Amino acid sequence: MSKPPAPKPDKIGEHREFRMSDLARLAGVSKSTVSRALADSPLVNPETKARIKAIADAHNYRLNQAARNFRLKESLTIGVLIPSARHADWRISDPFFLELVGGIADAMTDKGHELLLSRARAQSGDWIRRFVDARRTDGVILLGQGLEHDEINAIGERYPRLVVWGAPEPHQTYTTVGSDNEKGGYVATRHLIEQGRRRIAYIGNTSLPEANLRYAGYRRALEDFGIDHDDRLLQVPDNTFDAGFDAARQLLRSGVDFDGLFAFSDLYAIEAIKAFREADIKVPGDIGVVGYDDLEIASYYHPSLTSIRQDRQEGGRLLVESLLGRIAGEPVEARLLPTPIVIRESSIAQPRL
Amino acid sequence: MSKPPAPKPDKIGEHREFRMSDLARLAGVSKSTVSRALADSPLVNPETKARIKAIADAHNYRLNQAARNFRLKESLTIGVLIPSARHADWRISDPFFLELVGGIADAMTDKGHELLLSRARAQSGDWIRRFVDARRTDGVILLGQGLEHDEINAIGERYPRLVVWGAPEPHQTYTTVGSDNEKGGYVATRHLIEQGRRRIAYIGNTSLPEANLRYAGYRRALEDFGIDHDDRLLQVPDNTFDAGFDAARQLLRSGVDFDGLFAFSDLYAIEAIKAFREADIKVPGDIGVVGYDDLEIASYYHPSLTSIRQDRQEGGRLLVESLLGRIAGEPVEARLLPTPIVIRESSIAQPRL
DNA sequence: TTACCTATTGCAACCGGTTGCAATATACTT
DNA sequence: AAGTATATTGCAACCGGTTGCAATAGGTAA
Repeated sequence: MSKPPAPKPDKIGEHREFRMSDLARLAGVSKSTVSRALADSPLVNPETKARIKAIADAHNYRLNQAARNFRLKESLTIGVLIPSARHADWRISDPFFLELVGGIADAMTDKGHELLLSRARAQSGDWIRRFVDARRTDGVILLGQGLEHDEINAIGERYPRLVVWGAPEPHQTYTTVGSDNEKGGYVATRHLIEQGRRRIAYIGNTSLPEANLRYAGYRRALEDFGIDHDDRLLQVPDNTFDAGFDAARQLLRSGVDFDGLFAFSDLYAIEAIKAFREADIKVPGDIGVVGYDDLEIASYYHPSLTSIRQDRQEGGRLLVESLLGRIAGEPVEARLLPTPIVIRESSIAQPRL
Repeated sequence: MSKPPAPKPDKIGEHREFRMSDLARLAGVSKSTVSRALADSPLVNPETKARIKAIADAHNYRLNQAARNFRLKESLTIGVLIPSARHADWRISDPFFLELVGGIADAMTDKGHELLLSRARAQSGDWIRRFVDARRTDGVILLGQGLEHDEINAIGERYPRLVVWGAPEPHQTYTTVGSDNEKGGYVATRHLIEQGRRRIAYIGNTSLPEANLRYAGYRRALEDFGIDHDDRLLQVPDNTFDAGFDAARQLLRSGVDFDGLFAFSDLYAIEAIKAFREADIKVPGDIGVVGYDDLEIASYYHPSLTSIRQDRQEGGRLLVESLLGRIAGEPVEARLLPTPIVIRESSIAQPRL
């Protein structure tokens, strides 16, 4: 007969676990009954149930989640993957994602799930695949479509428990949740136009779906107001540490004239404003700036930053709900946040005198 | 004879799992040998091992973590608890904690652990206790000592796998990691003094250990430079949404004269500066401000914010290492970050003319 | 040749819950 | 009173790995 794996001395004196079978013995019933009682099964006599629960409480019993998860093939845990947005892998991603994680965490708590957070060191589909295959979570929320849509699509094909924060894509095999980027871009640009700006630059990586949609909205607004588009006003930031800062400097260096800037994110906007300041360009005096995300911290920024709000609480809620829906068998969707587009009033981007 | 729980149709067509026993059958060996081979046990013949691994690869086998965790009573997962710093429970905590989570995540990845994130809705020891008792994680990192030290101490007493970000406390039963708050407070204050400030206010909740130590450093600096202390210059923020903002306004309203401000955190500093701006007080012209944390985003803030750096990468690394150490049986410690105190050069707090 | 040692592999128990089905007791029907 | 339906409870298999010990094969020493 084999012995248990090890006496488990557990160097830092941990008390012996109080198991369900102990509880059953104390209550004078079988494990089955205890299990059912704790799960509030209607099968067990109300009095028995109450007695068992009382004893469980008295002995501070907690069921062993690992055992439950194993048996039920369910972890009540959802993985959240944050790609490292920039090449410098030690650096925190855009604060927006961190704030979104907060929203997801709250939504998850409401649904009785835990949140397993994973950050990529190197961006790659392999990372996602590996995570998915480990089956430690009931599903995965991926924050951002940074990498190839095709790659995510391939994963979504064989692993349906995947929801992505981002923009709709043709033939997507995964559900997306995100703001209405095209409309957001439109509203942002229109705002600048209404403030009297006519030469409006855009900073954003148009090869990313979200940035591209915002750019499309930007183009549409220009068109609607009969403003000619100038290719030189599009600045695609490279993937460096100071991407927004560098992009703004390049715009300035290029010599192209502009009096407005729509930035892909508040982070870019804030970095760009720093570049403008260093070049002695006044914001909003010389250049009106509109960002995207409405970061918490941005509300304290000066000059206060006009922005397109992406509601993190609502976004988190929708991500979690969509994922649980997918797990329950609902079809793939492309969801847009109900009312994500709001322009905060601010002193920025006032019409020039 | 009982049947397996359910045919498990799994609404969204999931492929049948490929188990270790399948792999064993394919390789013509027993489960034991496969298990040992995959774990690189020296017990198995190198050729057998190689063959098994090849077959595992070919079939894309991943072992069932839930089963492993259950058997080994080990989850390779560490819980990170973020108390909601402010009363408004839907609101994200201080960005510093989120950035610290990033550092922890990186350190954890290096150590082969996953990160289970949990946010408090309501702050209470019960929340921590419940989390700890669920035994879903191998240990817990608590970010912040917000609640009573005694309460955490009681938990640390019976659950040693606990490490806390914060300040040393007398008779602590848990390991702490944090910056050298006293020294940080000293250096921050000295910096203001060296810039010619003499009436320096402090915003911070001195009933919290960290804030209190920074205050102690502040007092020591004043003393060292022979500056009289004035109780009215200490402003304890209440626990509201705009705590730093409100605190600064109260300072202004109180009519007490001051030309410098040392804020407990960059967040407070930024909020305070907003209050100053609204009152038409120039920073750094009229009031020099120094914050704490050196938030990423603060480096783009204008006027750029002098701050005491708390290294998030190093902090995360130390937290994770300390926790793994505790799990391995090392004693309780109070660790300070090796070189956390740096003052960023900035244009703020220049001596007044 | 026989005893003994080493290298490698397999057997089967075990981790702690959950649940299908059988068993028993009680209540209700005719 | 016999038969049937209902309410409770227990039995035992099962989830998919890990590991102590037994078993076997091949090699070496005496």
